[in-house]
Amino acid sequence: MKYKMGVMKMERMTQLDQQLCFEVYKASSNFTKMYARVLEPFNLTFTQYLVLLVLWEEDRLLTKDIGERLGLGTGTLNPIISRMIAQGRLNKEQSKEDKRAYIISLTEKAKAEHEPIEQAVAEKLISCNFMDVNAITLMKNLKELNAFFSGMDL
Amino acid sequence: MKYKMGVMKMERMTQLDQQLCFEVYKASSNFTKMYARVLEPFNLTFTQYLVLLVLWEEDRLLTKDIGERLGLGTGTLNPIISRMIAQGRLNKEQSKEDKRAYIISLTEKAKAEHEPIEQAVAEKLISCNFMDVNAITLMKNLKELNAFFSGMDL
DNA sequence: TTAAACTGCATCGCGCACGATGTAAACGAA
DNA sequence: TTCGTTTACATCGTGCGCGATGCAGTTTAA
Repeated sequence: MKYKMGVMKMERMTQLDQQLCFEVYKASSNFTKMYARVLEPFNLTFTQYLVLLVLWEEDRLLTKDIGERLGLGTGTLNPIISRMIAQGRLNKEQSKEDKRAYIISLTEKAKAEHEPIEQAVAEKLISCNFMDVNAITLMKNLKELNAFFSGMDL
Repeated sequence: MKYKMGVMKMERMTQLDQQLCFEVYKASSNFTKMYARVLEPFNLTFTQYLVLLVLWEEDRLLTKDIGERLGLGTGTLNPIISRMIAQGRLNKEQSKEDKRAYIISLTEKAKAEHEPIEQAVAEKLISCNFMDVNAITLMKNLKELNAFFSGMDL
């Protein structure tokens, strides 16, 4: 089901996109809030949790790599990493191959937190029947949307 | 298509929700960036644009009403409104019925901007073939998700 | 080889976004 | 009426999120 311009009136499209951008905006804020509550006992923000997700998947990444995977620039990521180092969750060492680059790695503390944190998140989702929403279809459509965005350089 | 706990393994669910929250996060950031570029010539941020959308729909609202419609608290909304007053886009007057409340209204400048701004947004969407994404289904699912969020008080 | 372009990171300033706290006004029950 | 509670805003501190700028290290091309 694709819509070509000319088939849909501009007015109708404008209304749709307004609603869509607003629903996405609210969904994101809702997710952030829900995760914030779950993560608060661990002294973690949502974005810090995203950094951990990336590193739990693959440890010892360059700052640049983390930024690419999360879609964050250095101006955002650097303060986050600094705080997480201060929390004793991350290590930072200069790369020998490229002295400009820094390797970010998990501390033992952060590795040990992996299971408890995932457990807490999962319990939260179960407790509020999160899967009553049609998560599969939603995610499929969101991926399509994000693929679209990544394909435009404007 | 609903999923009951027990049907889906916890591990699988945790993975799904991780991906989902991340896709929503990226979609929101992508929208914000796209709108930021379109709105920049008007000296408007995305959130300020959302405030205008609400007031174009219904002028002369209380701060509280705008906050409810956007899901924003006073700590977020107040600075935004202040900036928009400084920009000459909004007026603020004390309500006579309730001296605690303030009525926010559009200036003539902000009213006059309605058409040009919508035009700019629409042109952008057309120019990048935005409607190639399955926007209708996506929005339907997002509304379902947001309704779910609004129904839980945790 | 050396100058120019590029890359990875640090820093800054602005604008949200949110919870916490404070204040004045309105309201409700005793 | 009066006092406690609730409500509408204001203010503050923290943490993103982003573009812009600066710099050191790397790569490239002449």
